[in-house]
Amino acid sequence: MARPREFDEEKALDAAMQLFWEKGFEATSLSDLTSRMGIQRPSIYSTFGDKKGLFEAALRKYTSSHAAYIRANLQNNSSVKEAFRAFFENMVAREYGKSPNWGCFCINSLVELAPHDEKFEILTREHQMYLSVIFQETIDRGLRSGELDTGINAKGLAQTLVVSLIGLTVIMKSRPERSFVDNFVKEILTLLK
Amino acid sequence: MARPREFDEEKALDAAMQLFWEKGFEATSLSDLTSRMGIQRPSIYSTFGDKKGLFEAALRKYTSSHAAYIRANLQNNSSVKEAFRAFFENMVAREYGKSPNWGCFCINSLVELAPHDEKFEILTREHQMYLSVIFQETIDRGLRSGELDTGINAKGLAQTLVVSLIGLTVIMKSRPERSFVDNFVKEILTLLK
DNA sequence: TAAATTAAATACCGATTGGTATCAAATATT
DNA sequence: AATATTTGATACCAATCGGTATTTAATTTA
Repeated sequence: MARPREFDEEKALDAAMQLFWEKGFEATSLSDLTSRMGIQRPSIYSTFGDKKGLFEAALRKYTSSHAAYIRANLQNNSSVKEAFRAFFENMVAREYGKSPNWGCFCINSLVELAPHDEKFEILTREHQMYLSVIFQETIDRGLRSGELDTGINAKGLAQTLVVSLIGLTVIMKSRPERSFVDNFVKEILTLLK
Repeated sequence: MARPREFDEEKALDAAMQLFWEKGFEATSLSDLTSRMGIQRPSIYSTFGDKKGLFEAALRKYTSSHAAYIRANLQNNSSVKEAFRAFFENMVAREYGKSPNWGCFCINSLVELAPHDEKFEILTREHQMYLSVIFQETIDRGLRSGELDTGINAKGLAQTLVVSLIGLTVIMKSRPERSFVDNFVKEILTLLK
């Protein structure tokens, strides 16, 4: 060891994450990054490799905290139906009307990079799979407690809710009329009945 | 009038559309465009204004043909339930497993540009609204014929199906396991019952 | 205190970016 | 045939791109 770091690596990564989240990979330049991260260009390269390495680190940080947030959110409620209702309605309450609405960093990255870069195809796919596992855990809890009908296919329903969440997240980026999201959430929740 | 065009404007625009569809706005360079369109750089600028003008023309061409395709597809079947079932299943049959899967040009543009450019926020939002009108027409047909239950909220269900289509289109770009899309389509179609 | 090691800052690299000025070729009008 | 007009092709522009070489500053170890 010799001279110690003067910048906080986690704080710098957070700043990069925010910027990539807002602008995507291609539209974000190294100059954007250095000014927002508050560090010099060579510090980025020595710490994160290259631009894509920094992007990957930022996306991994996002997905892990995103998954933890969702899991905690769903465990917050003893009723499973109520937990999903609150989850979707809180998400709409939090995101609807935002201008600009940056959406979900992982979905943005999926759309921009998955067809061109297998690493990000896999990374983003696995996040969706992980979310479906979190959803399935919650549905299984409802099956065990007897709250949900035993005829329900837990895995299938969990996957359905993940795809629904993606649709909801994406359409909100276009700031649609309110009925669009309200109707959707209402219809989707009937699948739990 | 003087010297006539040597290139076919529609063919050139088709080539640009394909390229923007695959790579998005930022990642597509003028050099990419000239080589794929088969015309010189000044021809692009004199015909379409600038890069963003060309992108907009390409996107408008896509959305109008996309909407026409979907409308024709749904009118193809006398049974409304069967029409939606065939529509979603054909889409999966057509798109699942494609590698790379470029998804939907309009959704890609929504995700990349809507938060940064109001013109594209509006353009992409209005396409989703237009799709919901096409879906609603079809649902109304089912209500009139008595095939669908009168308790159905046609507009709400149509909007739900549009958001579902978005979710399905996006997740297929990450090439998920087959059950993901099959379960989703199956669950969504129960909303018509 | 001297040597070794690592970080930070400046300055720079060739390549590519979106966009144009210029000019010759081709057609319509007179 | 002469003129006006628009096309297409070449060459070019400043600005920015992602990425590095080099030097100076700071710290640990010996």
